[in-house]
Formats: sequence, structure tokens, C-alpha cells
Amino acid sequence: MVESVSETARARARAEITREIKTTARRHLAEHGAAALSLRAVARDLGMVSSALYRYFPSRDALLTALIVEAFDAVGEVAEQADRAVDGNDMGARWRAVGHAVRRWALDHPHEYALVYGSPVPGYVAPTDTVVPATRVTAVLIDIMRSGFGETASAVALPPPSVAEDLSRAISGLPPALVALGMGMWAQLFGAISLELFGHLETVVFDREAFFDHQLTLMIDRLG
Amino acid sequence: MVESVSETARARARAEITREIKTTARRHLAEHGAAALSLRAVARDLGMVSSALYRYFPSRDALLTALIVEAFDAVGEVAEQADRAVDGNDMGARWRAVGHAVRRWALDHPHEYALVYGSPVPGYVAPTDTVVPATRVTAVLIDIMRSGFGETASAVALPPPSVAEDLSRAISGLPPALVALGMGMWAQLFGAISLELFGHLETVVFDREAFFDHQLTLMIDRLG
DNA sequence: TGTACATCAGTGAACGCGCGTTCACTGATGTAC
DNA sequence: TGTACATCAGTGAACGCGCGTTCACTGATGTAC
Repeated sequence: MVESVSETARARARAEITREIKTTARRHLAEHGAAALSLRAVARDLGMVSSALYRYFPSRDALLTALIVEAFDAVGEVAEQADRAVDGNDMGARWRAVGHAVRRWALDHPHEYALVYGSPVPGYVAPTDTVVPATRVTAVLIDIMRSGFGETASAVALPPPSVAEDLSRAISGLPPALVALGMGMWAQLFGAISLELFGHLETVVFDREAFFDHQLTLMIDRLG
Repeated sequence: MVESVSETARARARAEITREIKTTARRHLAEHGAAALSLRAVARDLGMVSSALYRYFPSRDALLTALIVEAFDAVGEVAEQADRAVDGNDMGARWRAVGHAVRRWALDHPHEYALVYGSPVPGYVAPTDTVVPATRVTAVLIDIMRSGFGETASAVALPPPSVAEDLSRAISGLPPALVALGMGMWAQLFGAISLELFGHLETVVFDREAFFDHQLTLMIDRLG
């Protein structure tokens, strides 16, 4: 079977419609949330009959999986861009830039953020396809930790052996104590974003951006 | 209208059935999650006809609100108990005890945790009834911060004026820098629980309890 | 280049499901005199 | 204490809705010779 031009013509149409479906689905996700994402509604919006979508996605869950992968990719892209825009030797500046970028993306795409970092969608089981895209943001954070850990490592509490083992298996070339610290900063970063996004700062903090920036300062201070 | 015995007989039956409805609803919530919580299914389980529930709750959302209030109360209770069980002057011990208690509750009641600290339920808007119960855990954390802030306050980064203002308005009698630190610890605490519960540690950390304990150590270390 | 056949996208109807909510009703429980 | 009336819990049918998925089909596009 030769890859003729005509073959790719149909294939190209297919790719384009697949993209359109995903775009429309993403819009629906943004407007109504993941649990309310409906194949029929997406098809309706595209002027197709609902059964036609099954030529492109074998099930609703498959479509949802595609959206999850895209969301992870989008936030990963945003994090990488922010990281590239600052001095690669300044750990603090990098963490701050990435932190703000992720928060900004989360505020702009709350349902997508909820989809990937919030509570799991009921009835949906994430397949392994989502594992790799999920690591893109964390890869940036790990790279930041790598970029200048010399001074920090000694000042930080040592994790117990079982934890140290897990952590050095997962991330090599970094002292486990520092990995644990980085994961704590990671937890604080996403914790702060989630608290804000899910309404827990509602009646408490009003200058949210400044508050978050200060939280980043507190995280960065730990790096010594 | 006098509060006669017979009056309270009917009222007592009403209270009991209301409790039964909530209990059954909580079981459904635990099994299938908030988005899948259905009045009809709850009624079916109770051997009632679905319309009968409307004598007790005016809508599905009202029932959901009751569950949210109960969940906040449950985790608040757990936090208070844990706090009472340790030396009131040992900030670190108190934080650790409360942290483990909240995590334990979250692992035991994942859907309830998701309901109150995860992404909002689609289409549901929390009424003001949920505000007060929501503060019960944070009240414990604030009390811990209050219990011995003398040494810590000076070593911590100062928040910018707008943030300091928000924070001293919200929580009086504590230096804003310390409130911000406490909120950072709060974010890290719930961030760590959410990362674990929502599957982000899946292939990384295996001794989760020890990992979480070490995270608590990292938080407590900040108190100086 | 032309023709016979295979592949594929999209249609439209249907299946079977469960949901929240309303409403007129029956019969039991409670209240006022 | 007894009776007439009011309140309330629970019933059962119905409304109107949207969903995911399957299936036999038509007609267009692509392929092999």
C-alpha cells in the first residue's frame, strides 16, 4: 500500500474533522465542565449526527481522554515557555515564572485545570495514554530543582529510608531530600491554585495575584 | 400552638427520616461520587417513591448542600479531636496530628473530600450555608499558628501591603506574615492530600504515609 | 485512462436508560373547641 | 372525652428531557488491475 496523494487527501480531511471535534469538545468542557461533556451536544454543535462521531472516537471516554491529554499538553507548554523566558541559572526566577504561568492558565481554563488536577471524573478511568503528557509540567519543575541544588541540599530535613528509596528510584541525580522538598513546593503550588480556584479564598484574600506571588516567595525562600 | 408530646412525635419521625435520607445519600455519594448522586436512587434505596423526598428536601441541590455541610463537619470534628489528643503547647506535634487526621479522613472518604476540597460539582452553586462549617478545619490550623508564633514571626518574608491588609482583616491578632505562612502550609497540606488522592503520586511514591509524614516535617520546619 | 470493487464518512431511526420535578390524590396524625 | 377540621407524609402517574451506543443504509472517495 503506497502513500499516494489521494490517500492523504481523505486522511487529511479526517485529521481536520478530528481536530474540529476536539476543539468543539474543549469549548463544551470549558463551558459546562467534564461531567457534562456530551457526545450528542458536541455533534449537534458541529452539525453532525451523534452517531457520526463514532467514526472518530470509539466512545465518550476516548474523547475525554483526548481532552485530558491536550490539557496536560497545554499547561506543559505554558510552563515550558515561561521557564524559557527567564534566566536559566536563577532558580527562584524560574520557579516564580512557571508558578505564575500555571496559575494564569488555570484561571483561564478552570474546567481543564479541574479535569487534570481536580477530582477525578465520575465513572471515568484514565488510561495509560495520559501518563506521559502528565509529566510535562513536573519535568520543568524537576529541571529547576536540578539547576542549582548545591547550596540547598544540606539545609533540608532528610526523608526516612523508604521515602528516600522511592524518590531516588523516581528521579535520579538529585538528592532525595531535595526531591522531597521540590514535591512539597509542587504540592504548595498546586494547593494554592486549587484553593483559589475552588473558592476557598473567597471571603479571605482579595488581591489574589499578590497573595499567590507571596506564596511563591515563601516557596522560593526554602531553596536557600 | 403548644409544643405537645404528640407534636414532637411527628417531628421526631420527620427528623429520623431526614437522617435516614442523608445517611443513604452519603452512602451513594461515597460509592458513586457527587455528580452521580440521584434523588431517585436514594429514594429507591429507602423504599420510598422519589417524589416523597420532596417532603424533606426541596431539591437535589438542597440535599447536596446538606451533604457538603456534613462533610465539612466530619472533617472538622476529626481535626479537632486529633488536635485535642496532643500537647497544646507543641505546635509541631499539633500540626502533624491534624495533618495525619485530615489525610486519613480523606483516604477513608475520598468522594466526600472531593466534594468539599476538589473541583466544584457541575451545575451546583454552593449557598452561604456552607461557609461556616467550612471554617472548622481552618479554625484549628489558625489556633495552632496562634499557640506559639513568637519565634517564627521574625524569620519569615513579609507579604506586600495589599496582602497584609487582606490577611489582617481576615484573621486578627496574628502578624500577616505568619498568616501567610500558615496559609502556605495549609496549601501544602491540602495540596499533598489532593495529589495523592487524585492519583498524581501513582507511579512515584509508594510509601505514601511516610512520604506525607515527611511533608508534614517540611511544613513544621518552617515554624522554626 | 477506465472500470470493478473495497473502503470509509455520514445518515437517521431506534433501543433502553435514568433523571428532576410537578401534581392531584389518599389516609394517617395532630389540633381546637 | 369526642368530634370537625387542618396539617402533613407518602403514592403513583406523568411530563419532558438528554444521554451513549448500535445498526442497516447510502453515496462518495480511493485502489487494483
